[in-house]
Amino acid sequence: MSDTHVRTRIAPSPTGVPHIGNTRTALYDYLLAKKYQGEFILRIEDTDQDRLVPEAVEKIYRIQEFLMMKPDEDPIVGGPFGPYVQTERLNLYKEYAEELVNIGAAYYCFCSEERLKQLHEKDQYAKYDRHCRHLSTEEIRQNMDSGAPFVIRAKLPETGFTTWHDLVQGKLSLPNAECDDKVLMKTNGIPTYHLAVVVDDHLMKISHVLRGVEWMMSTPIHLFLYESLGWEPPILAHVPLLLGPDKSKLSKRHGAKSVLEYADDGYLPEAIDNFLFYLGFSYKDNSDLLTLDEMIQVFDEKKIQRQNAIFDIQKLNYLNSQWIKKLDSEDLFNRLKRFIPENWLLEKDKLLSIINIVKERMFTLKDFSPAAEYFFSTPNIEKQMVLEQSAHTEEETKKWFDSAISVINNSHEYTAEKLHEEFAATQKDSGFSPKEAFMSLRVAISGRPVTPPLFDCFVILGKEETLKRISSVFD
RNA sequence: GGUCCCGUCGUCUAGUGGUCUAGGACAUUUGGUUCUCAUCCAAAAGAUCGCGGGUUCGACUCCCGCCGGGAUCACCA
Repeated sequence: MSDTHVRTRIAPSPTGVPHIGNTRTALYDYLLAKKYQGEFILRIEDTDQDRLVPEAVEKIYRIQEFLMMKPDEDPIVGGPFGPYVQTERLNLYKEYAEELVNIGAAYYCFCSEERLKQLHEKDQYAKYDRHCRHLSTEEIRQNMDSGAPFVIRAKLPETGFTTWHDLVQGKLSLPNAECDDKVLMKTNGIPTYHLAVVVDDHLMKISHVLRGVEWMMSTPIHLFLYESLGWEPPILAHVPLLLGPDKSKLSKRHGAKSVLEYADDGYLPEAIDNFLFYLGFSYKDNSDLLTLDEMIQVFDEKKIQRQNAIFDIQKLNYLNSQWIKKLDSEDLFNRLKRFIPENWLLEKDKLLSIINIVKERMFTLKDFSPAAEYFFSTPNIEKQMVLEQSAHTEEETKKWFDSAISVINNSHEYTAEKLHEEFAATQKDSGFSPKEAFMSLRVAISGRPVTPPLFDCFVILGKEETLKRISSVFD
């Protein structure tokens, strides 16, 4: 394998936005190419013009960009084997389809949709009955002359087995009799997937085809085409599926999201890449934070799992929280921009300090805003809540607050460390336990019982604002 | 239904005949640190290795059967 130049591709069809399962396959394609200093290619398979979704192509690009897995060749950047959009390669497919007919590996079929439908009504699992497989040249000519619409079908062997070594699945052997004489070229002159992939993968010099297991059963068709055309087939690897929590195939039904939606939910591309990597692959204890480059180093296509993996959001959450902690505050600041109110951005220094103390409490980027709110707007503080925390009478609590105010006023150095020291001393003589003393103040400045360490909050709020909030409780 | 793939803690997995009374991670629970939460540290609980037969001195590891799950059977990809 080391002597063949590695080129992998993803070939999404723009009939929808690829969901996270498809994206994992893309990750493995990317890693495989990069591991061998090869190219990673993106080809748009838009041969199904009826189901085309206009927005899909744009989103496919955005997913790859977001995950930092930009293709080396694609419709936008181009490349030596373009075009990279199948509907722009129609003449190519036509040429090979005709060649296949000429060499007897494919045939014209004039069966009406009506007839095919009847076949299926009789038996939902019926294969094409090969009605047109043995049409005489005369019959074909007649049909052609009458202008009858036709398709081109593959003339698959009716007996024997197709065997190949699958990089993930191992040795695979499928009976040819199970295969249908699949349509290669549709009536509208557009090829089906089966013809288009084979032609494109060959012309684009794809060395490894890594794709979902849903393609496994139709691989004999593809291999038959390679052989008929006298082409060397690529190395095949069928990677397992991603399952929903109920162990059924991940689909829109269980809210299978696209990567773009996870991005909107505040997940980091690093975390998503990392998560996808561990779903079906194992490295150390499956919890190391790995960059894409590190993944390339440790990735081994032969160790891809064969069993389906269940999508577990808790693992994603863990990885995301770890990545958030790992990023420096400036970096986090930039990523947080789209998740916070615009006016917060005006106070960048303040925001950076808040990020510093809030980041270890976040699972997603979305968690920041609610946790930082009270630094930017005066919270609504109920006296009752403060008293609940202080566990003392209003009078006693007010007295404690007064001494807190004087500690702050008399403090020469308004830092968290210094404040902590001074407050600890004052608290000892106050008759309040540390918890009562600090919790009551916490509620007083934030309106909530859970915040980062009190004195860090004091410092970020600033002396003036802190005093204002504390004294306003008993006004 | 035919064909093919898969089957180790809830989840991701390690494990290729004896080192496995099955290891790690996430999640869960508990304890420690602490002004709360989180972090961090420590610990606990959690898997009759899908089931049943073989082969073998010995099987999670090999073979067979069964069961369960999945994929596929379009002029969709």
